[in-house]
Amino acid sequence: MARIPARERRHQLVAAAFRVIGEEGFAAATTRRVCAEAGAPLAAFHYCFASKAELLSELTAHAMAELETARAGGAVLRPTVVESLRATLRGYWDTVEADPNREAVLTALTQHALGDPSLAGVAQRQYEAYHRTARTTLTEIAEGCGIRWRPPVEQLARMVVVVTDGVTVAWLVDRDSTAALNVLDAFAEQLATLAAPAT
Amino acid sequence: MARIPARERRHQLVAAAFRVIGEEGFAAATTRRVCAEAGAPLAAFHYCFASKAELLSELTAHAMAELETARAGGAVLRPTVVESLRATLRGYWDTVEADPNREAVLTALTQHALGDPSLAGVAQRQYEAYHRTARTTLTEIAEGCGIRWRPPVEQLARMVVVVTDGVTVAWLVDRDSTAALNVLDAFAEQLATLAAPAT
DNA sequence: AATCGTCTGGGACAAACGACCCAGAACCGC
DNA sequence: GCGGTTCTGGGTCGTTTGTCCCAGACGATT
Repeated sequence: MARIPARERRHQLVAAAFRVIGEEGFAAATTRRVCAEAGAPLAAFHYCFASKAELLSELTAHAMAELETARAGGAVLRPTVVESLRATLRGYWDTVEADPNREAVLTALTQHALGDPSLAGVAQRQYEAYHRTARTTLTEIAEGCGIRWRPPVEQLARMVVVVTDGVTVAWLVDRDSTAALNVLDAFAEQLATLAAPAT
Repeated sequence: MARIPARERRHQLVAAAFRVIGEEGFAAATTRRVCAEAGAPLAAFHYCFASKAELLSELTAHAMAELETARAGGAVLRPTVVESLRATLRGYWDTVEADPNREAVLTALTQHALGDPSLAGVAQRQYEAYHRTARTTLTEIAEGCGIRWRPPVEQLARMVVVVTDGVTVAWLVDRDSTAALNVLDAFAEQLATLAAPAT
C-alpha cells in the first residue's frame, strides 16, 4: 500500500465517504467501507481522525462549502427578469446533474441530522445557508435587472429553496431531467411576476 | 408481560417502529429498540415477523396508506380556483402539522430506499403515489370549479409534489409554520393563473 | 381437568461495528 | 548512512446488531 501523508489521506477519506454516502446511503459509511473505498488501510482512519464523528464533521463542512460555491455561483444576468431567473435556476441545475452525489449527500445529511440530537443545529445551519444564498442571488438579479421584489425577499428565498430542494429530491428518485427543467422554468416565470419596477 | 395475540403484536410493533423512526431516525430502529417502544419482549419480534425487512416492508405499506388517505382526502372545493387551491393545500398542511412523524418517516423512508438496492423501486412507487394523488386532486378542482388546466396535468402535479415536499422538509428542519403557509398560499395563487376556461 | 397450540422469558450466537494498539517498514533531514 | 518521525500492517477489544432457540407459562377447547 502506497505511503501517503496524513493531510492528503484526510482528503481522500472525506472524498471516499462522500462517494459511499452518496451512492449507498449514510448507513453504509462504516470506517472499514470508507477506507476500502479510499484504498487506505484501516489504521489510517484513526491515524487521520480522532473518531468517526470527526470525519463526519469534516465531511459536513466540505459538503456545505461545495454547496455554497455551487448555489451562490449563480446569479446569471440576462436582459429580462424571467430570463435571468431561468438562466440562474438552470445554472444551478447543471451543477446538480454534473454531481448528483453532492445533493444525495446533502439530503442524507439533513435526514441524519434531524434524528440525531448530537447533530442538532446542523440541519438548521444547512438550511440557513440555503436561504442566505437564495437571498443574495435574488438581490443580485433584482439589482442587475433594475427591479425590486414585491414580497419580502426572505419569503421569495424560501420559495426558491423549497422549489430547488423539491425538484432535486424528486429528480434523485426518478431521474426525470425533462420534468425537473419544466418545473424550474415554470417557477422562473411565476417568480418573475413578483417583480416590480425599482423605486 | 401481557399476553397479546400475534396479529395485534404486529400492529403494535409497526406503530412502535413508526414512532422510533419519526423521532430518532432510521438508524435508531433496531429490533430491541422497537420492541422496547412497543412494550413487547424481544422474542415477539421474530415470532411476528420473519425478519426486520418484513417489519420494514409492512411499515412502508402502512405509511403509504396513511399518506394516501391524508393527501387524497384533499380537494376542498370553493367558489374560485384560488380559494379551492388554497383550502386544499391548507387541508394537506393541517395533516402535516397534526402528525409530523408521518412526514418524517416518509422522508426517512425515501432517503433509505434511495441507497439500498434491495429497496429499489420503493422510493419510485412512493413518488408515483404522490403524483397520482396530486393529479386526481387537481382534476377534481378543475371539474369542481369548471375550468381546465392550461399545462398538462402531469406537469402541474409534479409542481404540487415538489412544492408540498419542499415545504414539508423545510418545515421539519426549522418548524416555521408561518413561512410554510406563506409559501403554500403564494403557490396557490401562482397555480391559479394556470387555469383556463373549460372547453 | 387434561390437552394442545400460542405466546413469553431469558438466554445464546455469529457478524459487524468503532476504537485501539504496537512492531516495523518507509521516508525525511542531516 | 543514520536517527527520528511518519505511516502501515495486522491484529485485538468490547459493544451492538439481527437472528435463533427452547423450556415453560398461559388460554381456549374439550
